[in-house]
Amino acid sequence: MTSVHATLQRPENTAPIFAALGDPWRLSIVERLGEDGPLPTSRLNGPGSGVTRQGITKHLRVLEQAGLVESFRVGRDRFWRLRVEQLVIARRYLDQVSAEWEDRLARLKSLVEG
Amino acid sequence: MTSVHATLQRPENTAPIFAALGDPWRLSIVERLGEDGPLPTSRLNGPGSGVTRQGITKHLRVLEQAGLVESFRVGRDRFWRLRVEQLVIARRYLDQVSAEWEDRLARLKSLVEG
DNA sequence: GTCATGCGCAACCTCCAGGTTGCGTCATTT
DNA sequence: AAATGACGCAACCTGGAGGTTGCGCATGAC
Repeated sequence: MTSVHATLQRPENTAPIFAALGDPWRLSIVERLGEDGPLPTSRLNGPGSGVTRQGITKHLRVLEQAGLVESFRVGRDRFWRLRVEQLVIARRYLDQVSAEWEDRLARLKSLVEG
Repeated sequence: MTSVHATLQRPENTAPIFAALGDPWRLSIVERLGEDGPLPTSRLNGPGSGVTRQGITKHLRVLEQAGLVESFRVGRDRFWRLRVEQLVIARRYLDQVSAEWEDRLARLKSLVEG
């Protein structure tokens, strides 16, 4: 058991994160939160976004459920902040799957080439 | 425009990849394909999986649509192989969002600390 | 005090993702 | 040539995701 392959998360735990990232709007929310730091719900919706405030709120809840964002209230605003830890977990998962496959490819190749 | 932030993909293009990874079964398929190389549909389903062959097939189509797997036929078997390139795109995207946020955090901090 | 803003909650609607069954086809085995 | 195994295609069913509207409640602005 090498250190590289040791801590591969189980799909059941990781899938929800990807699922949450799997919607264009949610992903763009994550992106905006990454660029412009904590933002209130109102500034994440705005006209031209094409979705209602409640629509955005629902998406935010999904992201929150997946642990990708967290919120705090200031006055009548609810601010949303990115939780990078979860992003890192997802990233690491992809890293490991890629690594396994690269390893396997190398092994297969050396098997063929003798 | 630094090299780190230059090539952030648009959410509309990246979201489908995450969406495809967002189902536990599909994710476990990706995982298995990473470990055990190209596999025929039949070996991806098997009893105890709890899903029909057609169920698996549908999932494979979704993954294929997202560019995450590709297939080739050998006799009556259809083999499926992982396409790491797409995994890398997803990984890179997460990298960049994380990086932006870390940057922003640092900037905010230095702003506060003067 | 009054008005406007930003949210939270709940009901509702619609559509498609995820799963199934059934049947036909082609390749393999014996 | 008969039987079996792996697929592809199509129809079908169902729950929940994604979106809306409507209303009530604080908080902040004037």
